[in-house]
Amino acid sequence: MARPREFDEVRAVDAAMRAFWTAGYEGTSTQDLCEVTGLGRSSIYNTFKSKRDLFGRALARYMEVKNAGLSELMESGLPVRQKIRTQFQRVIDEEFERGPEGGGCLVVHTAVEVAARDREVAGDLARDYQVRLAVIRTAIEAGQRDGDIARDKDSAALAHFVIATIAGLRISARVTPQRSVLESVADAAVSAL
Amino acid sequence: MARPREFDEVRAVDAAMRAFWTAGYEGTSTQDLCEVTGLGRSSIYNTFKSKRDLFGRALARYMEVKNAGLSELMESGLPVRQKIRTQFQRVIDEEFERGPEGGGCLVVHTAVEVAARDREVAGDLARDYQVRLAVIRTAIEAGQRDGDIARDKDSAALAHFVIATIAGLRISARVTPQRSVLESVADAAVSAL
DNA sequence: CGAATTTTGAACCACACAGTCCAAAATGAA
DNA sequence: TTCATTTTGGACTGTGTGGTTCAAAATTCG
Repeated sequence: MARPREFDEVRAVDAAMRAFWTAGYEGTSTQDLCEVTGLGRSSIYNTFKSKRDLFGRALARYMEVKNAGLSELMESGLPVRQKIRTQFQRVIDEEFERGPEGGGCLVVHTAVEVAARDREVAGDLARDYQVRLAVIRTAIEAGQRDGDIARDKDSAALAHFVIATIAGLRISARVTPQRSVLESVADAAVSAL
Repeated sequence: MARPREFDEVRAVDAAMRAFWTAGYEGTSTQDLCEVTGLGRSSIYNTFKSKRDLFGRALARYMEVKNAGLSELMESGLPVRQKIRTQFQRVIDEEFERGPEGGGCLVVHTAVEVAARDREVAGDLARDYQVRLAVIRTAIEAGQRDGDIARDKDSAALAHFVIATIAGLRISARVTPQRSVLESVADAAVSAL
């Protein structure tokens, strides 16, 4: 055998994820990646093929973590409307966690910055969208069976609407940093279910 | 006097606007700007202080044009719900005009790419948001007087909701390029008014 | 220990970037 | 025609980028 790694690959991806999260793909230099991971360039390029490759791993991890949280909520015992309102609230809280520099969503950032020029990333985003759609749609259909949501409504359309609202909240938060405004938007959206 | 300009400053800003529109601030190089405007570097740096300055001009022009269209629609004689549904439709159509590479919105792109690091731009976006808010809110209040929208609803909250929905449509369009999906989202949103 | 193997850090590379400079061309006024 | 003034194109600069190379250090196994 030979010399073992001095670092944990998962932790490195995690650190890279946070960097891309706050600065986007282009906004994060390889130097930045070295600093946040604490690794040297060689270690990074030995472990990951390229910046692009590391970004892919970081994006996948981001989606994994976020969707785990979403699924956990959507499969909870709460009434549907409350599930969805809670998800909206999580988004709002996350956007305001740190200052206007902080928040943001890697998926949204990637959708506007990278997706148009990179088919593979676009495919990843599309697949991730479908995952979120299915999870939310299932919860909505359960709600329809419970009588919380009208049965004649199209569950898929409502799920798309919920996803679009989340994105809308995130963009609005970048421009209008007032919690109360976003909460009123969330309330209005829930009333459309 | 001396040699006159060979180009029209407004046309140059317009060309720059289109470039930033499709590629964003960082994604548009000064070389790109030379090509789309047809000007040399000297002419650009003589007329505008910097890339950043030209971007500011381009962004302002974008807002001006877009808000003119919005105002015209909101001040038309249509019923409110139809005004808003039409605006949603315009956004959807615009996003699908060219391929997934094409569409996009300079304001959204700017909000996620540069607003977090540039206070002045963030201020411009915030001001623009207020303009759109006022225009939409006024239309909603007119609708309330006409009895098209319940009078006990908060017109400002609904206007914020409309703006967030537009942003949500735009982000969704980047990821899920199916017109029918976005149109169902638009319908769902209108039903919340 | 010593050989095989891997990681690591630092120097290095070519390139693209935003921005500057300057001489030549173009123009209008005198 | 000449002079003052401005525009224009192209060469240039310094910096930061993503990525490569390579020798030295570190480790495990025989």
